[in-house]
Amino acid sequence: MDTPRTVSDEDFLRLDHQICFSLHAAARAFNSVYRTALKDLGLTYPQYLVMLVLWEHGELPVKRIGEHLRLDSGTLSPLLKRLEAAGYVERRRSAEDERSVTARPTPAGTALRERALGVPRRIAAATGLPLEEVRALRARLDELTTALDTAGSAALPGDCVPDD
Amino acid sequence: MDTPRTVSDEDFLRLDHQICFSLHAAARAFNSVYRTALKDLGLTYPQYLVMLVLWEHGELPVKRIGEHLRLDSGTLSPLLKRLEAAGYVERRRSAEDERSVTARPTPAGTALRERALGVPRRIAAATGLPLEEVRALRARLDELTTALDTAGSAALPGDCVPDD
DNA sequence: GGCCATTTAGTTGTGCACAACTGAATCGTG
DNA sequence: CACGATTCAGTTGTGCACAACTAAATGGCC
Repeated sequence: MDTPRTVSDEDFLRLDHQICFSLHAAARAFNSVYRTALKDLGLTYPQYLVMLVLWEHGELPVKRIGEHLRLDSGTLSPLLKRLEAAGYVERRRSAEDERSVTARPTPAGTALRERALGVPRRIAAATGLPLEEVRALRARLDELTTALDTAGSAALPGDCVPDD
Repeated sequence: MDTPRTVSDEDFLRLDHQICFSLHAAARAFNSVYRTALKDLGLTYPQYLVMLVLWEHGELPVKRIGEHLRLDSGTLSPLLKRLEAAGYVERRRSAEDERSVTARPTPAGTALRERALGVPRRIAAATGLPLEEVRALRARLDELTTALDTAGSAALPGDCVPDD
């Protein structure tokens, strides 16, 4: 097969350690900063993401929330129950389609939005990066996610190097 | 009302949704690709990271592994037990310091390394990015992690806005 | 030596992520 | 209409991440 350049598997194993780990570590570091920023609101970071979606769309079926966040019911069902127990979200079976359950913010959930307005600014400050760079990084990460998703759904050709 | 220069909290709330979420999604997408790539080896992604560290260093106390991966004993203790149960790792109390427990690959664990050599190449192919870009992205992520870590330990100034 | 703070693994409890499954509702096709 | 396939939420089980804690060993200090 074509070895584009002679990068040994040994080198790859070391490099790999750095790439994947960097992403892993960055995600956890972000999570940690959000944890402290959201503690006052009584939200975890994934719960905050769900609230962002609901604040924007008002009322959504679980399925739609999952599409926005790329999460399935196995993750969302218990999460939404906790948000309901906290009084921030209402759930009910849809009348038109009894299979579907819709979630929407309660008045308390809507009020929470006001207190959440300051959070993004604090996070942005914590990154120490100008907005432009953050935006560029986001674009790069989205490309990466798309590539990984398609590669994953394409059953991982394995030794097919991406020039085809 | 608001000019492009003064970014409103509303805008931030939307932008934030994209930035933090992009990182979150990218990390999960990576995790998913690793999951399939590592299934044959019987390793999860975090277990693979631990094995990478042990392959490189031979024998390490739990504490040192945690420093390499930024993980604490609450995460590593059960993970190492599972690696031990799988036969890839040996653990034993240090003779010099009875508090410390060291872990090292068993012969089976060392042999596993050969089968793991192909993994990074498959992951790199799945990203669809040239090595240079991956390297640049890694550097950017490491900067970000460092910034987030220091901001976190500095108790989050909160209202210290970068500028605008 | 005796005492106390620190270090180190480990445990417990909570929450997220995901695979695999269940069960009910719905849809499509004959 | 009937019936099989599909869709949807939920449950179960496994594993990771992390906070808060325990328990044992160590080291410093008087």
